[in-house]
Amino acid sequence: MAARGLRPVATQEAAPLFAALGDETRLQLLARLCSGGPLSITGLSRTSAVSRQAITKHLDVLSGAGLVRSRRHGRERIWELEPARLDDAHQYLAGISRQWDEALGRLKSFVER
Amino acid sequence: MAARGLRPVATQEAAPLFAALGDETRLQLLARLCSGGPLSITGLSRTSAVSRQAITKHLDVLSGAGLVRSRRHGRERIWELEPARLDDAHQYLAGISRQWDEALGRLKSFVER
DNA sequence: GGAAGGTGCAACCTCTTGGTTGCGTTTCGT
DNA sequence: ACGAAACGCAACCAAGAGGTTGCACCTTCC
Repeated sequence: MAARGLRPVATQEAAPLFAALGDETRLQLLARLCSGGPLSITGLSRTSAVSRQAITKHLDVLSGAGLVRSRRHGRERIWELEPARLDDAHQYLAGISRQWDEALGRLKSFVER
Repeated sequence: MAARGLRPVATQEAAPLFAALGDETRLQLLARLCSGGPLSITGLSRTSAVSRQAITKHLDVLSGAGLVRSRRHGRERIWELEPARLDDAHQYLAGISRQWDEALGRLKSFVER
């Protein structure tokens, strides 16, 4: 439980979050987990161009950022999305956008005076 | 003008966008440009721990992702925020979140039947 | 029990990244 | 005109990221 509620996300924890999102293969993994539901490693690497071990590494990165979670099921490891962290990144960007709009508003009212 | 309106942002162009956001120094630069308004390179590097050239590289990365823009003003180069790209990243995350909620909704209604 | 499927682990390689230093060039101020 | 400020460019370096191959280990299924 790294972040919850309405507490603003700090840049210190937002950076590794965005870094985990900053790879096309990982974004495709997220998209696949998102639309297709939980999947095993082999299931995820079946549609990908890179090897199974590369997929494992990417999943570890996503897991380290708290974006996905895994559980064992027999000889398979099933991965699924962790939507709370997506919201964290979401809120961080929203915070910057809001701050920028406020800055523009202040500038505008300053010019008008 | 890489993205505008309500067109969904593709993973192919979202990845380098998030990659540019995935560094703490760059996030701090954005935050400073956001709250403090347009600033020169030296002005930005004054509060940072790393060298001016490192700041220049980071600004180039942000510029390459379309997140900031610069203009010459005498012997200075002034950098300012480009809020449209922030919205792109914002909308991409919103799209994933929405898709995930829909998937959960489908799963729920399937289980209940 | 034995073969096949699904993972985990480790070594290795290459290219990128973030950072530095050094130096040359343009512009401002006096 | 001349020193100082702001910047651009290039070389260089260490560390990390992304990828691969090879092999061992545990389940599952017949």
